[in-house]
Amino acid sequence: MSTKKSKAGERARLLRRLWELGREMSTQTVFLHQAIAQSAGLNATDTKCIDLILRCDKEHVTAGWLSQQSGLTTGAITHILDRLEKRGHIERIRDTEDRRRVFIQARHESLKPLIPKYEAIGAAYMVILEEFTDAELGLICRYLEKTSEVSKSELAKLVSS
Amino acid sequence: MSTKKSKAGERARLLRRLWELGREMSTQTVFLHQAIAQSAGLNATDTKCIDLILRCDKEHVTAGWLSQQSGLTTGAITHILDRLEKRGHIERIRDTEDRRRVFIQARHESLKPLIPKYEAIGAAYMVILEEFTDAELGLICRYLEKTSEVSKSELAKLVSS
DNA sequence: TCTTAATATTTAAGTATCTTAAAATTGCAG
DNA sequence: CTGCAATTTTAAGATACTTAAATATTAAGA
Repeated sequence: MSTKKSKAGERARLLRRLWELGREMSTQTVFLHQAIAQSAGLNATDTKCIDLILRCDKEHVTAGWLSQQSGLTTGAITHILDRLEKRGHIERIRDTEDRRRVFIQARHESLKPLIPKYEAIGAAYMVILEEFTDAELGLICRYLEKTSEVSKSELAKLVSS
Repeated sequence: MSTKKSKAGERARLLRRLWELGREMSTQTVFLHQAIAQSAGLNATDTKCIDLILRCDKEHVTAGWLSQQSGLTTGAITHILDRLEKRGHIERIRDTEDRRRVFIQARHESLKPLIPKYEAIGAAYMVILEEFTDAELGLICRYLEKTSEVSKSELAKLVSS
């Protein structure tokens, strides 16, 4: 099935290459996103927390949820939210039903100036995709979805331990 | 060519989805690798500098080269190298030909204890690949190679500006 | 109802990490 | 051999994160 029409050695070579590429990608991602954030006057942690807030499909984001998702301590999250609130990027809203909790809301107007930076970088990645067929893009989607799942669960493991 | 056998709307949907996934992946990568590094008693920057040193195909890694590749200042690199040297992970070796320069060498024996942590995480990603054919893996390689190129050049742009 | 335990977030203090700017050392060109 | 350029380190200061304790609120049991 997965090895049809090819030698076992070829598959081993592919797997090694993908291991290498995964390593390379993670390193470049870490450094690149540090640099992007800095060029926007923030740091990687802050921008990625903003991303978590924006992409969250839940009704409301809480500080505790951010802590779990990011793997950072709740103390760190409080500082991050302080910084983001001071700049007007987010708002803290006390939950009226459970007054211990704080809901975080992104202030989209305040985040607008950051968008061009990310659009520019994102566009560079989109150019790559032009050379792939729809079927191939679908495959890449599938690969990334799986990868994302693994990342999520591996982080969850580390956080809980 | 790239749209054969499919509607334009389908392609647009795929591209949007890939945009979303790229965003998601970068965020998860940043947080996950921070957590992995911490679980190994280091930080993301240090571990990723180690990776740069290990993966470098050049004859010799220098502090300046690390600064360029990482987007960090030379001052930061000095501190990082201090930390890594203190733990025995690397060695500084003065270039005898140009005594301003310092070559960095990984001390593999000292890094060995870190390997299992990364192998465990890496193995989780490798499981994903089982369900793809060789041809599909080749495609994913191609995608990652291109993506890696873009990451590299985008970081280089930011560093130089 | 009162008390106690649990949950969610913040605060405080300490550590570490990074940046900027200047210094130290070495190389190179005129 | 003089002065400028290149490479790394140092020093000082700002930022960012962790741990542990504190605060505020909810929930549950007697």
